[in-house]
Amino acid sequence: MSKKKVSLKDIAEKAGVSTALVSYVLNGKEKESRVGAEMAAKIRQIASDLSYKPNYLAKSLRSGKTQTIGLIIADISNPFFANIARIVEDEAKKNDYTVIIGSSDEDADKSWDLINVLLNRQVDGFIIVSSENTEEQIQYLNSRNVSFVLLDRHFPAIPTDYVVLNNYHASYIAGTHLIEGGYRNIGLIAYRSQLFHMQERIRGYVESLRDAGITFYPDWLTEVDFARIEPEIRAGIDRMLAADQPVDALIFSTYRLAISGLKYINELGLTVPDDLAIVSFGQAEAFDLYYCPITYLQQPMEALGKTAVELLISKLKDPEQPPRPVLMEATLIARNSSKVKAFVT
Amino acid sequence: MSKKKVSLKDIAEKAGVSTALVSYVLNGKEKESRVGAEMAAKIRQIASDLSYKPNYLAKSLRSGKTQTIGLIIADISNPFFANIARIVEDEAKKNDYTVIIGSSDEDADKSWDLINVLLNRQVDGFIIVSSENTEEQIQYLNSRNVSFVLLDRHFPAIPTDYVVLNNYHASYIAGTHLIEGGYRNIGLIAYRSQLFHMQERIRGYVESLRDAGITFYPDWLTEVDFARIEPEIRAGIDRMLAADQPVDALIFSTYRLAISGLKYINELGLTVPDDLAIVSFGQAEAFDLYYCPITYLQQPMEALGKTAVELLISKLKDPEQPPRPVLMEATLIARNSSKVKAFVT
DNA sequence: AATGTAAGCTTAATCGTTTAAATAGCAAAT
DNA sequence: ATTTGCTATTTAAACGATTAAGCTTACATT
Repeated sequence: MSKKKVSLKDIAEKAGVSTALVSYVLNGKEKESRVGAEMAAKIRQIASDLSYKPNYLAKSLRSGKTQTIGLIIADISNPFFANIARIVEDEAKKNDYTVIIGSSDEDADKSWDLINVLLNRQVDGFIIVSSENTEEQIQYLNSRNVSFVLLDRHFPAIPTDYVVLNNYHASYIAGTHLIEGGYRNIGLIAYRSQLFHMQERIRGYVESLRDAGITFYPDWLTEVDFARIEPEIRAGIDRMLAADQPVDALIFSTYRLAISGLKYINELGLTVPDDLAIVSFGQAEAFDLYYCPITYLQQPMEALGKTAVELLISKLKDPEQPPRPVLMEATLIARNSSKVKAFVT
Repeated sequence: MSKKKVSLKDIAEKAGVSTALVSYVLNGKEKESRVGAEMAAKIRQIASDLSYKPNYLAKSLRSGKTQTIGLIIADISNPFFANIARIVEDEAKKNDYTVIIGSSDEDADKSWDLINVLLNRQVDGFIIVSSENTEEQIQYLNSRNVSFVLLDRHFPAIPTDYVVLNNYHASYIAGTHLIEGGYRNIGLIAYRSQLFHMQERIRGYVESLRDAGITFYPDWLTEVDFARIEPEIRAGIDRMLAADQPVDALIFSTYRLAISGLKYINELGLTVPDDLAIVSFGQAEAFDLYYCPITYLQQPMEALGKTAVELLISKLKDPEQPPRPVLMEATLIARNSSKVKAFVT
């Protein structure tokens, strides 16, 4: 690739000393290793003349540390994860870590693959947005004493470090907000998933209804398969609207679902919020640009990403410390899509 | 990190042979190296029993190849780049390469940093979305014989491999499309940048006007600073609307600019396309969801990303081959935001 | 019996670092 | 004259792999 790589040896030869000395100097260990002042200066000079760049492979092989974090997310082309990835990247760089990102597509097999590839590449630790049915992967990492932090999702049965949203509460807030706006028949569109965060989003919604004394009709809940979003959302919305108690408001439990759902609602010629009020998880430019700005649950993205990196780095420094779980709160940003219901008089 | 790493040595000891033999077998070189059949089987068995995973650091140090590509983009949290990143990731994985992504924020210094960090980590090559004033970085890579492919943007003065859009033509198509729709006073919002792709977008627009016999008024062109998008777009749109020849149509030269611009157009209470027709580069969910779906220039994302990876890998195999430039065409997706002008009768 | 040769393994160098331990040189103390 | 104590530097092993070259056998050929 490059014409000639400059190594410690080249510097050592030019200075007429051993590579050890060069290593000491360039690592700022001249004091501890009692390197002569003028020799240190000479070495430094030569290093800069040759514009020496240390080979991280060799460093890492020797030290057992690569200063690399593996970040496993569902899909980098999803704005939510792209946002998180950027924050993680920046925070990692501040701490002299490099990030390798892998997209699992919510698929347990792909997730295994990624973990193995990254382990072979000797990443120091992981930040993982877990997919369904990946508990054994987490257990495996635990059993091998690999450091990792779960992000956005976690498994309540497995004690780990994690940084996630208080999904129950966020969903509860969304439901309550709509109820206070005068909506009574509120639907939820979620993923069909055993993942805890999704279950919590459903639970929060259901309990918000119950606490308001509203009977929950099963028709109001649509669970959509990851792989068949479009058709299942259409079917779900059709069903919700045709129910005995047709919905007058809809909560989308993720940004992707909201985008798909809104497209269909447009097609149907429904007006937001008069025909259907909307609240969604996640934030997106599309929400701002929609003819009726969408009310959404704002997640503390910066804090989520930063905290994940912090926890991981702290774990890498001291792998024996007990797992630290972190729960963060969402903020409801109220817009016109959920404005107080205009009753027909 | 892990309890105990399994190395070639461990397998060798367990099998009572040298590490060389193990290496030969596990790399499928048993034939060339005349390894005994039963011994090969035994070694393979032990390797799988211990679930041996090769250490890529050691491999790479020895071979001088890391099977790693550095991808430098402006910002992973920008959907355009996130999309590209995903395609590059997948295509690279197919070829047993891992990608390390870095965001330069369109900043030459950050770009230098990234290049150095990634070079130190011994990436085999780069795919780069160049920022302004980074010609010297490209020259540097060339002078060091580092393999790379430029993506989305290139420097016409420097012969390199690159994969970019035919920006001139795309912009020309956009202008022509509006003109054919009956719009005469067409504005363009672009970045204030010397980057060739941006200059080409401006040139295509200007020439589409000229070829249609329309006089171009400088007030119709707004160039916006990367760092001050919001205020400059607002000022620009104000100026365009207040010009002697107020614009009746607007071309946005990137997705980001379109999002910002549309927000302001909403604020102003203007109606698309009656008050202002719109065509934008890039694609986005927001464009579909807008009350009046936005006409856009669709870029061949898959082809762009895939080709970049292909060119790079081919270059890595044979670094001596001459640079291959690739130009791709955009497709105009016509929607309501640019529908044939309704003349007031 | 001497020689050739092929099969089956081992040895050892190498990639570029780090770092504990050894050594050399010299001055001061015994 | 020997020991002690410094300072300044070297030696060499180690990290985990790859691979050219060398070494034993056993067996076939002359």
